[in-house]
Amino acid sequence: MRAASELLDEGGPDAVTLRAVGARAGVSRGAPYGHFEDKAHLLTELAVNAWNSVADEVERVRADPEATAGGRLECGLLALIELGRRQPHRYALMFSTPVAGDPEAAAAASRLENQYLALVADLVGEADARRYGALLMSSAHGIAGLELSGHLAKEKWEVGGEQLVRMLVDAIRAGAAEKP
Amino acid sequence: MRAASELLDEGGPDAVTLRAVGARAGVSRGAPYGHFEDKAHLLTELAVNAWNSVADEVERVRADPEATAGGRLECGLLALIELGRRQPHRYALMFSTPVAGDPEAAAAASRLENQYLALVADLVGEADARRYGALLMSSAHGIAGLELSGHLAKEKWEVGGEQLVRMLVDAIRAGAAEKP
DNA sequence: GAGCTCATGTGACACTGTCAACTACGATCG
DNA sequence: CGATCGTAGTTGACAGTGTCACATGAGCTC
Repeated sequence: MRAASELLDEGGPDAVTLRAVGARAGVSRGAPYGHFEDKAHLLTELAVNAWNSVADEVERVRADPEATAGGRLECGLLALIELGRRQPHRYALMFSTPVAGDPEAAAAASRLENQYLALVADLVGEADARRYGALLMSSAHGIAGLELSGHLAKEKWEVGGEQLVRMLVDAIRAGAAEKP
Repeated sequence: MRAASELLDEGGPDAVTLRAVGARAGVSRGAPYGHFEDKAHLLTELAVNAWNSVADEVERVRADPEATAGGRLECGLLALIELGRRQPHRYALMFSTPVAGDPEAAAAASRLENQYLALVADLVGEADARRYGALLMSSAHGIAGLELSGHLAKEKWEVGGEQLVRMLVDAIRAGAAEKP
């Protein structure tokens, strides 16, 4: 498992061959089949792992009493983007396999989604939390994805991920405050 | 080329095997090597094709004199998301290979980006166009990506892609109008 | 020690991208 | 007209890949 994780970070999903996993773990190529039904299941487990690690990070952010609601939300979103920067392959894996049909993956993803939901509700109230939560998650995922594929060059757009997240949170706060 | 495109839509990038491409085109497996240096180059050409088709669509949207600036922007963003819905594999290909090192892909992507830039400038002015353009493209890409991987279930978030795009454009317009 | 269980090793199968060698055909020139 | 050339296509081979049926072996209980 640790072997597969290392290989993923080094060379991407294609580098996670069963032979390489076995070699890294000190066993031979067919050995992983005792622990994983399938290569897909192995990768899914890595994805679940990634989902949980982000959820842990956001949970930590959420417990910080010093920060404002807006600050916590920013940090939570940046946690996702940071994972995309530091472990791009691992990040890509989270969204590569459709979540449908993988109850484990669905549960892990749902855990993070609920963290974001709570974070957003602190800022805009329960009533609008779902709509704004969906918007923020989408945008954060988009920022991470565009950075990852190189389409967010700073010399072209004059902004980086951090500023985009700040713009987003500011806009959400302004939009929500205007209503009532 | 058409053969590869059909295979991509039917079964994803993994279904685009050189044998299948050849068979679909009525030739044998090695024939594509006369036209493409590499399988990666073949897929890149499909990606460039996709970028251009979205750019064409947005160009058409941009020329519509009936719609408001906000409406045109909405339609332009939805064009990208619609491609993600109708041809998910083709969409994924656009962002799968890093744009660096592929001048053709970079040029095609840049063409679409400039379309969006103009569309945004019509709404918020030249000065802020780049920042807001980056934000909108990121968000649209994120919406498409989350829909594609099944993480944007309507029963959970109570919104779909269309509403998210509308919320975004509204927020941008409000944010830009507040400043001066 | 006999017998059982379970993780692991091994050989085989079908498949992939890739390339070098070979063939077939149409255009171009003397 | 025939010879030449270049291009597109075919074919066989090679190194990898995921996958599985089967063999192996260590470690345990009676």
